[in-house]
Amino acid sequence: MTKPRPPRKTRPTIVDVARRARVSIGTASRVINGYENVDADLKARVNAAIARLDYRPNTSAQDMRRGRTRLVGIVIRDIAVPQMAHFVKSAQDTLYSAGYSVLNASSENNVERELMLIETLSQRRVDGLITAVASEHDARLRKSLRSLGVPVVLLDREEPDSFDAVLVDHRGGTQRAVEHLLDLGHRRIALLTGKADVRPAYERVRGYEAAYKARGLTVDRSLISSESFTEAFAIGKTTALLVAADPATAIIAGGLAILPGMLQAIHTQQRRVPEDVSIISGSDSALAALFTPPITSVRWDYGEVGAAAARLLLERMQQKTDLPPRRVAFPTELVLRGSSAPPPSRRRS
Amino acid sequence: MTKPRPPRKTRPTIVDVARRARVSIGTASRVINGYENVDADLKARVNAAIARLDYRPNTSAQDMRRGRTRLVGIVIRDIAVPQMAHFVKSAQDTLYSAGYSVLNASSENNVERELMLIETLSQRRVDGLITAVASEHDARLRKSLRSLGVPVVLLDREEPDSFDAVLVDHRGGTQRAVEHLLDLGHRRIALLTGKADVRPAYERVRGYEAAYKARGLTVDRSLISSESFTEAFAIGKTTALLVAADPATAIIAGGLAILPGMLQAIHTQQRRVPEDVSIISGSDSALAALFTPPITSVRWDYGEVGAAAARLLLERMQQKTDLPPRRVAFPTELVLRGSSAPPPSRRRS
DNA sequence: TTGAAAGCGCTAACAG
DNA sequence: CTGTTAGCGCTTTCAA
Repeated sequence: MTKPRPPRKTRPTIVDVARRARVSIGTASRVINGYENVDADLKARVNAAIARLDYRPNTSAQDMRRGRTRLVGIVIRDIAVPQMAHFVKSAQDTLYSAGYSVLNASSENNVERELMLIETLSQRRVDGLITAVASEHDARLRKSLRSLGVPVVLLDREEPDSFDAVLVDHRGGTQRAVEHLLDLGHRRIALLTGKADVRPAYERVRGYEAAYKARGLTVDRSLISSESFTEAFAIGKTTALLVAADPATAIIAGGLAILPGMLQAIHTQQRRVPEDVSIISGSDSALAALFTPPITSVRWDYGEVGAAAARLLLERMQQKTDLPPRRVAFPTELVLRGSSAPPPSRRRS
Repeated sequence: MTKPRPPRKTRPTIVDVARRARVSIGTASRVINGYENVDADLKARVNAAIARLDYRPNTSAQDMRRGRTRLVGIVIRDIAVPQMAHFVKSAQDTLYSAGYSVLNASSENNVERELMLIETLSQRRVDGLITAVASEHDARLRKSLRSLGVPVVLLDREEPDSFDAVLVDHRGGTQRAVEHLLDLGHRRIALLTGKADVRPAYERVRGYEAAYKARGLTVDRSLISSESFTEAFAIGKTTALLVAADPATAIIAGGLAILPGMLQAIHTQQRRVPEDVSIISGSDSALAALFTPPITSVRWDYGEVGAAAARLLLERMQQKTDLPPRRVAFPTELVLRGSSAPPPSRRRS
């Protein structure tokens, strides 16, 4: 015989609050938004009503009225890559602190998919976007970003049209890595990285070439594989490099997912690091640091990069300054660890 | 002398589309939403207008009218933990395919912060939430989730009140791990895991105890540290265990961030795995698989768990069935690798 | 099949 | 200081 109280189907609105507090909705709105010029008594009544009803303003409605959403999109290749997750987390925290919520999605390095994601974000009227576009050269992508009509910050991408960007010095890092290997006596140094339509890939290639030039040596382009950032590619290519007639004596993992694939292939082929082959990772990670032997790596601070991207975006969103695009560069450092040593030939001598 | 065309301040609305197509906004709306009963000519005109204006429906407005947002929140401890990122990615993909967007945030295992995040999600009127609550016993958290008024799916958490949940069999996995170590001859097996207010922690403790019981041995509770999931804790505790008068001969890493910390401490203390100390990880990862030696681990499929959580949520959101809460359980398997071996004492004998 | 019009929940003038 | 009201952009009756 319990009296079935009618289930609250819809959540309370500002009208409910106003009615309960016996004030106009205007007054209720003022209290909700913390205006000062409200009579103490009325304010108290409104607050009581809010508490009683467990009222929460409907952001969609506020957004519509105010013409902004305080929503930011983050679109990257794959959030499951630890370093990416790091970046996202840091950017997210910064944005949350500023009152923004974050919508994120993985583009899988697929232009079509990324276009769809941007389309969705566009419909959701995000106030800004942080993205590592899948390709720097895709006209549709560029147009899509432009037509968003909101600030965009690129992660490690160059754009002729120029949005703001945060850029990591992969070139310098790779150059130092290669010079280090050359100095150890390596002459067959392979570089595995992604397709050249994206900055981290082509910058690593440039760094590689710069190192050879700096040492007065000529590059053997056949040792550079600028093809893909996937683990599968890393496994296949590494295997090929190891079993070749003239095997590579050192390999550089030029991408986040390259290292795991490379290590797996080396393990399968039963090669020892660094006795049989030296290794340098183009990005640091827990895996690189804790592996046995620890892996010499190009390092930078993902968290800082994420926070910087978020700050750039916040500044654009807040002051609608039509300043020229800004780019924040992040240096890299080569952390020497046990995975890089003289090549086998040198050892014998 | 360029004629300064007035910059398009606001994006085109359905009114612009209707006007340009010379139809009513009702008709425009019907075309946009793919209704069949629209004259072919009008439909063509509307579509032309849409293309011309680069129109995209404003989701906020649609949401408000329809009373739903197609927004889902995902709140977990820390998206930067690789396994968590995996989970999120998989859940995200499933939700996107169903037309939902995902808002995610890291709670840092902090109840206050999580309450704030839920508050934000509540204001944004998410249609559902997936979360690994920071504590199962916190009344405010429970109330907060309940008052959201939308379906909630818990990740590896039990709730008396009962939401839907996806649950990993940490207990069974840990039990098998401990039995494996006992069978190898270990008698000083330490378990490092989080505080007992969260399922993965207390289930691991139960699994540990079950193993001892199964082997007819009594548990030394001083070897169980159910305190924290942080890396810092792992480093400190592992160090203590290694330098103790009666050191542990095996340690189980009962948490995602525990393993990295543990390995670091072992490295610092210059112990060898498994010669000086055996190790088992309570969750598999690239680090565990590629470490030298590879680390014996409790394994399950994060991707499947994420997809399952998303599916549970989708079902609840779509059919508003008042079915009893469902729980989807995921088995774990113990992957034997090189980090677990007989204890030093046994070796000498 | 189409158009007109009433809101969804909220903010921001504008009067008073 | 407070109440009234006109929309924000869209969907969905309700008539025609």
